[in-house]
Amino acid sequence: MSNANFQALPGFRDFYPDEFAVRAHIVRTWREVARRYGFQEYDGPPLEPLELYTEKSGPEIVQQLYNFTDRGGRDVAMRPEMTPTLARMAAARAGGLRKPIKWFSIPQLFRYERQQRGRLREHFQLNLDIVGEEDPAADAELLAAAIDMLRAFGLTEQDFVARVSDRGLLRALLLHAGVPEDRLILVYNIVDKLEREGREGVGARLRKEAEMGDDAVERTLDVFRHTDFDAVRAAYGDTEGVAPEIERMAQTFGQLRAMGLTDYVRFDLSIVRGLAYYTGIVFELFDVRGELRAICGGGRYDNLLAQVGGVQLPALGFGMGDVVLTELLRDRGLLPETRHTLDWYVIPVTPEQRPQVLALVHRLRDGGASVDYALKHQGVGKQFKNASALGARRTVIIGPEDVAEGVGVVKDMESGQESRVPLAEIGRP
RNA sequence: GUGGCCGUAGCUCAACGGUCAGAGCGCCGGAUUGUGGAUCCGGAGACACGGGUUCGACUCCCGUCGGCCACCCCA
Repeated sequence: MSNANFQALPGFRDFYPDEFAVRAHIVRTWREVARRYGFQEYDGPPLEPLELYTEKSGPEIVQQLYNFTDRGGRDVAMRPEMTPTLARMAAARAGGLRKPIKWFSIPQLFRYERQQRGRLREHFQLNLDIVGEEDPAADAELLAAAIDMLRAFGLTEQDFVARVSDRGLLRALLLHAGVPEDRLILVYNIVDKLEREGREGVGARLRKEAEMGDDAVERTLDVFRHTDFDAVRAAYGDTEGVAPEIERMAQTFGQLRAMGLTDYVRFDLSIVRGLAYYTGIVFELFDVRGELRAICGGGRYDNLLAQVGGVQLPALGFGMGDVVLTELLRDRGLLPETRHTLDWYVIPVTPEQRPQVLALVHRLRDGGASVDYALKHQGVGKQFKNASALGARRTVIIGPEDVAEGVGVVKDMESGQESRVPLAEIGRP
């Protein structure tokens, strides 16, 4: 506080032990669910060639890159997302990897943007991807994994919902509505704002920015009038070009129903997502109260491996950041108590017993126990206070008489029970 | 990058244009040289930084930095 020059950079976090414990809990839970789903962990470089992002991800990401030119004259960027790295890695060894490839990673990602609640310049993000499977079963599997990630923290359908759309279906519907093919991306980005700007605002922008006629604008807005999948199916199920996309989504939803996850899923065509490379299903997980930013987002990107690595492999995945998730868990009281504990705390009565204390401490540690003791000599009362504060389950007191007899006084800190135990037997079952 | 609000100990808060800026929790020490959680006593610790107005600024003004919110955008 006295020296303002040495704060963490804006948007970057210090993790003090209590905060690190929260992060560790989140990462541990992510790994556990990934394991249940049979995914393997990988990682890549935190610094990548700038070009890996400039072409593939769209302007949204490129505007906010942490990038610079290195001493070798290379344009580089700290990774803002993991998917291009994954695409490169998977493509490079595509021939030798058993499909489907089910991988996950927990990279630290960076973005240069003004920080706000839930949005920093750095975060840890679970990335979970399936490469090499185009069947809608993979879509359902991925979405189920995203949902179960949150369920594993104790969140329920009362807390969050997955809003699901599909770029392929949306594309077919928009083409049918009269949107020119070369303006699809533009229209995606405009209708993405439906919730915020309303039908009027979006309609005006479609006319102005996408230069669409009144008729096409009306038909485009009509697409989003349907709020549930069955209604869309009823309206467009027989439309040429649209029907196969609807059939595909129906399969995905059917499988989610079989998994018992229907309550967590809501069809919502207005979910578009900014990234340019999505080609099929796209989804975002939101807190039900709508107080926070998206907790998780992902989708299918069947052309990215071809673009990045020259290998035509379908793929899909999602990202889930630690920042919004931590806020949500804190709001719902789902962060666990993070209390430090020790198996043993060993107490010399006078400095003369330190050799015996050190020998015992080290032997217990060798056996795998967590053990601590006072690094400088303190009164016994003081040492007990510390043992208590550090969460020691048991203490061993060693005084002059004890050394003479080769014993220590083992005390159970919870019950207060004490017993004299030969030093060589302390810690033995 | 633009705009608005905000900035007092590690944390949560208080005070005032005029003695030495207070409290609780936490931290350190002691009561306690063979026994913890409790209690009591003591201690360290802050006006974000810089400048201006004023006899006097934590208070008013400006700038910088930082935080929150909105825009932008979204992991």
